[in-house]
Amino acid sequence: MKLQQLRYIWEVSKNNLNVSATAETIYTSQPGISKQIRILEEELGIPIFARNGKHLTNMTPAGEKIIAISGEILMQAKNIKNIAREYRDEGKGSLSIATTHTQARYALPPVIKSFMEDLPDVSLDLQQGTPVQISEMVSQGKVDLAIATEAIELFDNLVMLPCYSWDRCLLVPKGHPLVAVKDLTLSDVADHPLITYVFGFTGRSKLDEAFENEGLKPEVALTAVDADVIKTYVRLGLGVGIVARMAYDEQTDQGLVALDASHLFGRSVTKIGIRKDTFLRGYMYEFICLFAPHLSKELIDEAMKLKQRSAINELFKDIKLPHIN
Amino acid sequence: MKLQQLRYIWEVSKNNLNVSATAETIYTSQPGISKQIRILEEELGIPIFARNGKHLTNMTPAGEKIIAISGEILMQAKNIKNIAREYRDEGKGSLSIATTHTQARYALPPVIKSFMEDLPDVSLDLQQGTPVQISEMVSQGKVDLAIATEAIELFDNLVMLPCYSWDRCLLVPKGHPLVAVKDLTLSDVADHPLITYVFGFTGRSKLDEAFENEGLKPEVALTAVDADVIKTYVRLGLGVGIVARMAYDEQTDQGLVALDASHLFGRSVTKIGIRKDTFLRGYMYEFICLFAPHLSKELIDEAMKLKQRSAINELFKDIKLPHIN
DNA sequence: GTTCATTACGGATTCCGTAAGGATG
DNA sequence: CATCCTTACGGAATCCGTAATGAAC
Repeated sequence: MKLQQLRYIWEVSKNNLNVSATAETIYTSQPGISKQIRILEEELGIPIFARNGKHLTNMTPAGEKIIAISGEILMQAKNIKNIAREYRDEGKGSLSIATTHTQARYALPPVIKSFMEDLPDVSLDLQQGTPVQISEMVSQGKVDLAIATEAIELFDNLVMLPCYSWDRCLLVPKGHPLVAVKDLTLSDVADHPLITYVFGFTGRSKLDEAFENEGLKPEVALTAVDADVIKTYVRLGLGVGIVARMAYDEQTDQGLVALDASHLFGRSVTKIGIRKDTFLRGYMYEFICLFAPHLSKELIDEAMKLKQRSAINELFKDIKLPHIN
Repeated sequence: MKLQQLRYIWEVSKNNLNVSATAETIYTSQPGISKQIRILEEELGIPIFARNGKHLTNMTPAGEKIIAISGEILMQAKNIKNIAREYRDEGKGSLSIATTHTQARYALPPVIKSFMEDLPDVSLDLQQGTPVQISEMVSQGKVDLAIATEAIELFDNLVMLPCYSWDRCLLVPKGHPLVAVKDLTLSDVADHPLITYVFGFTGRSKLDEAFENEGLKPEVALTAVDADVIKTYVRLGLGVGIVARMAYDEQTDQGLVALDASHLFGRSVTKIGIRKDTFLRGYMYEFICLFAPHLSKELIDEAMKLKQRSAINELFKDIKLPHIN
């Protein structure tokens, strides 16, 4: 049994059981992969993949388990390399972060700026995607950290570190009737067409919840993944925008008015997601602490050690999160 | 990075950093190991072992971490093989158990008898040792299961499954003055020299505790690892034996009298210890269930999943253990 | 007929053993 | 000087690429 072989079956399973495609993505030859898989199956004495003639159609039950374990082994092998790198050239390395547009555009810039000043030898790699995509990336070990408000909890090999809470605001063009309304209620809002994040995005769930609780079914005119896009359509008068408060900037968004909506929708909490079995490089702790200062190395280590979601929640229950406005 | 290399550094670390000795135990050449270790260190860019001239004197800090992870990887590789074997030839295989003399001699025989009848194609391998040795063996993956009353809790990569509780009895030769004593107390016992298990053995801790709680310091005339040895010396009149009740058999121990001591010392609980990251073959579940019928496959799986000792204790707190007399 | 996996084969590399060399205590 | 690790070297095995073959859709 070779690490290569485990890597091959793992990669093939992540590529829809298509060996040719796998060969391309990992820059090797297709027969090479086929061969090694066969050798491994030979050695173990069982098929890992079910074949229909020459096509791989499925994983065998044993194969599924074996591939799952292979994933863990590969992660640990990666950790060994990371440990070596950590001791070899402390402070150098790379940090890949998957996050949503809102975080990348509004929450992260100051953090990344000071991180790059503090640790000029760490190269940063910012990936963007939907919360589910992001969580999947970190769950599969393709990136080091996920930063998102939604979906991290769906993957149970991830540790979830709460970072900060935030509120929503309504965005309307200047002179919009809602500007004059005092003591805004949800039903006031529901009278207008809405423009907001697509489902499964940046706290969208809290929003749906709030309307549903009051039995309101507002018309959602348009959804987008991106606060800047939402603003554009609000400016065109197509509806009332609902975005994170931090996405509004008085300077740059001069045609728009932001109306506080913190009392209408529950607070959302943005979290960092990390695979439980990751070895964290020194600068990763630094990044996390820059982003969420209450997350000390000790606290993070403790959370990483706890394997159960409930225990992690317990750990954080007494910690006061920063609130961003 | 090769699995071989990880195995080599792991084995060397388990052999007092002696490469030559390691080579012997794993049936390969010493230069081969040296070479591969060097290649690995080269690849990682850091030394794993600290050397004084040509001798390995220590692990580097990075090396320690890397070796620890290697151990996990090797275990998982083993699990892959076990999964394959499980699917290839269900019901065949081998089961290695490390246990103490008391278990092997008195508790296990009926279990092993019916196990061998049920699963004739599984070969059994019974190792014997002190509780600490036993726990270490299973902790290092040298055996599948440990069965012991003591020491399993010292290794935190082990899951501990409570199996049954038992009491002690006093063994005295026929006609011994203690036979006539009604309502035996600890201080009655402490008046005589004692013969019992060596420290760290089969519930010895409960015994020490009990005397200490009453401020008694009995003379321990002789300690042994083995109830049969203890009986022999009791027969010679050298003292009062304190052994597990199950070690006394009216038929075979005719020269001896067993006096119930369950009210003098707390009950002890014998447990099975398993490495948390073990893949359990089907017949292993069967064995465990034969030994401790309340341990169903589901219950075992749940316990194996829980990573924290406290959560496991919680799981078993409401389960009534069988009591053996 | 296109896509996809297997088989065949050859060159480069790697692995692992024996034998000799050099450091340590 | 006995123990122990490293270096040197050669044969065997492995790995991986290209090219050809054949099955599936």
